[in-house]
Amino acid sequence: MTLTESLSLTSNHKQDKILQGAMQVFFRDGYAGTSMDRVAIEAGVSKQTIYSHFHDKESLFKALIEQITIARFHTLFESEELRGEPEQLLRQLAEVYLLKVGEDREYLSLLKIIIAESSRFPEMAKLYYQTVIQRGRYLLSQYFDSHPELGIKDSEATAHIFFGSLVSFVVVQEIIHGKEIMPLPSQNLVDSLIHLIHRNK
Amino acid sequence: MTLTESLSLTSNHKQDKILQGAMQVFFRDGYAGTSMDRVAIEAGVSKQTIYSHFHDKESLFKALIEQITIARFHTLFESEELRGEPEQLLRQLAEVYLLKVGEDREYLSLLKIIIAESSRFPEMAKLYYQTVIQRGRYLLSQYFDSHPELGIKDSEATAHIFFGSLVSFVVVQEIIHGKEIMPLPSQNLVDSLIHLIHRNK
DNA sequence: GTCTATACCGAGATAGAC
DNA sequence: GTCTATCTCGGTATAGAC
Repeated sequence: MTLTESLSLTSNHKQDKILQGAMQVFFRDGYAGTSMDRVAIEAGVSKQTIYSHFHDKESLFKALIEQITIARFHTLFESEELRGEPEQLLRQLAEVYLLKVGEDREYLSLLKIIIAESSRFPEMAKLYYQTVIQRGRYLLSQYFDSHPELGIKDSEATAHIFFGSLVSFVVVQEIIHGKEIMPLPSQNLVDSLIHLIHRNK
Repeated sequence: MTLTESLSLTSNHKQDKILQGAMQVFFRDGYAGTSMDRVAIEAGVSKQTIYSHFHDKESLFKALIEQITIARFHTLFESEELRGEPEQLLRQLAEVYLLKVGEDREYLSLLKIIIAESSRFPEMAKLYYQTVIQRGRYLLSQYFDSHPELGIKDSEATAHIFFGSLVSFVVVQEIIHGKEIMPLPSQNLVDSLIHLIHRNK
């Protein structure tokens, strides 16, 4: 669920417009590079309207990041455990991630700003870690544990390798502009990843 | 080689002081969050001295990132190909990376700011990609190709998995503050990585 | 709550003495 | 080349009318 979808479920119209505008500007220009004037223009409200909803720039930023993180990933908390045959499930998991996330500018921008502002806003980084990374890794490690035929010794570490490879691929290709220099086909990564984990088939 | 070490080999004293100060401030506060006044204070020179060496803030930033990237990683260009028995060499490669990089604030800050400023300075991201990522991946893929007994189908993709797992681990632990919430022992990652790649021993 | 107008400060960049 | 002093603009945040 994107922020827009999440907001349209609520009723506070002006506050939603502010958060929408704030997302555009913060994600484009970073925290320090964002001015409240631009947020006001982007959101289509006056600057004072922002300050009547949020105490200051910092509060606005924190509220925005929290809302996006939770809106997009609270489903992870409620998701069932993973099921299905390993080769097929792992392949689908990797492909969906690379396709969906690699083209999702909102997700990529969130990831980028979490890293960029991890010193100024360590709580935001920790929230992201607990809501997305830790939970995702745990779900996959549970799956590995329930499939001993894969011969995986350390399911948590292997789950990190799985997601870490995917995330770093997307970061390199889409954020560090690797794609524009020498695109590495994502299918090759998926095949090699499945091959490594599912070797003894 | 750190920036300090690299600078001490040259002779231009004031310019070195400026770059040293700029590194401290840019790495701490990001590009937009950095003021030229603070750089001047940190470097121990006046602001006008900075402007006599660098045309503007952007030029200073680009010069700094280029210098660090090239100073630290030009050795990669000249390095021999990797040699040694797979299990031992891969383990050593992973352990050295995790130990050296994980505790190297200058490297971590560089990685962070490359990602953070990848939209504003795509050329810097591309330089990093070509100087560090592409070259590192190529060296390891060469090694894989020279060891067919490992049974690796796609050496480039597997090299990405190897380094991608290590980099994402360091990013999550050290930058996203994962270490402070639930430290995942790096030895577990190394063992699982070697285990996956070197299964058919 | 929402707007226009404004206070006040710190930003990047420059002038001019030495 | 290097410094101190300064210009000008855009930043966050607030005052006060409606």
